Amino acid sequence: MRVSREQMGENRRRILDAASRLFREKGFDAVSVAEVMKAAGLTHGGFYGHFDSKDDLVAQTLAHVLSAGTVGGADLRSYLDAYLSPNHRDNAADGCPTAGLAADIRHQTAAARAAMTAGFRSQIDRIDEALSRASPADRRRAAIGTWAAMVGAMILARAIDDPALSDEVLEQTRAWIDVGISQVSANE
Amino acid sequence: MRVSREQMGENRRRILDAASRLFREKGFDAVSVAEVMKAAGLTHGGFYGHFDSKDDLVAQTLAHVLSAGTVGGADLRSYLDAYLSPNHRDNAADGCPTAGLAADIRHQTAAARAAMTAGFRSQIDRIDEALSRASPADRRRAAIGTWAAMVGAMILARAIDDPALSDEVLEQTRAWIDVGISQVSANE
DNA sequence: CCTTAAATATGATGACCATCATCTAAATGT
DNA sequence: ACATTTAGATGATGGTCATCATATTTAAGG
Repeated sequence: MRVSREQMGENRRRILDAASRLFREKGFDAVSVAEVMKAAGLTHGGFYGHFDSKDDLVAQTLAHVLSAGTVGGADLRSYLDAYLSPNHRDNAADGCPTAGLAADIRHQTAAARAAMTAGFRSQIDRIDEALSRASPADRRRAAIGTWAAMVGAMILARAIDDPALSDEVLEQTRAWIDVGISQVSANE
Repeated sequence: MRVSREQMGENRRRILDAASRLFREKGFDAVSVAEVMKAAGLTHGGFYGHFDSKDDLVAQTLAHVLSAGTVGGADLRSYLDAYLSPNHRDNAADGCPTAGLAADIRHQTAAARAAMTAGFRSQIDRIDEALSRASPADRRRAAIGTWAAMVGAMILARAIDDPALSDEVLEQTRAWIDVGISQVSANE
């Protein structure tokens, strides 16, 4: 059945949102096109009216989800608390796409890798801005190191099969990042 | 055709080694049982004489590859240099199994998660020992934070589609870790 | 209204994969 | 030598998936 032009645009957004959640939760390969379309409330055959292929969906979903900024204001500390939290660890579908999908990107198309690279750049810039009290060279080093530790800790915490140890990874990494940031921001 | 008992043990080791390399290179799902057996020089049908299922292979491969220690002596600095290097980034098949597979573990069986948890514990202990000059509480925090940053940086460097930026992630993370370790080890 | 083109539904196709039943032949113990 | 055991080879099966051709429905334009 035909559908209005706005309806089609909304259907497209619903597909991207559903794909974004499913990919973060289960990974790119483990999610079928039919599953995405069902979650969007459509049937699988109509998919190819919106996207060229599943690879195209992957790339467009990444661009869509990575364009949404995550570091709110300049309050890096509270962002860190929310990021390295058990709640974030246990809700990958709603969580950071980098933590959920970065490792998978290596096996995806060039367009997907390009989208991830762009998302990485803006994330580093956002953390860099939040470190306003440090010198420029320190800021970039701290921004990259901090982001690497955040993503790594979340991936490890999700892989570990012991709640206490997993919690400890989150807490200790947060404390470790605090030490580094405090040192870099000492010259206020 | 039948094969001697030692030959069978070696075949089993060859399967595990081949699986270990292939899994690190392409991820668990993207590697078929037939592909592993072919890489081991066998045909795919014989696989089920050695393992119960592909899930069993995944768990046993993880236990096999994670039991091999990686931090040589107490020389943490040179381990860091080798780990956060372009060469390691570009050779995932021979590289750290945690960097290559940790993100995938979330979607695997309980046995696989348990193997990864055990590997994580011993890796933290090894880094902890290499930080001999710091106080016990500082050591554990530094070991976990350092390992999270190392794994996160490698995953990000492999996801990024720009060689210069990818190199920078490795270099800046190494410098950032250096700062943290120097501070913790200052009380010598 | 009435036509037409667009958007989605339906179902088919061909490929690939994990798993398993069965077969073959070599190695071990007598 | 011979019987028995067993590692590995071969081929089948059932399920799943991406992709696409065709049918159906209805919004837009006149």
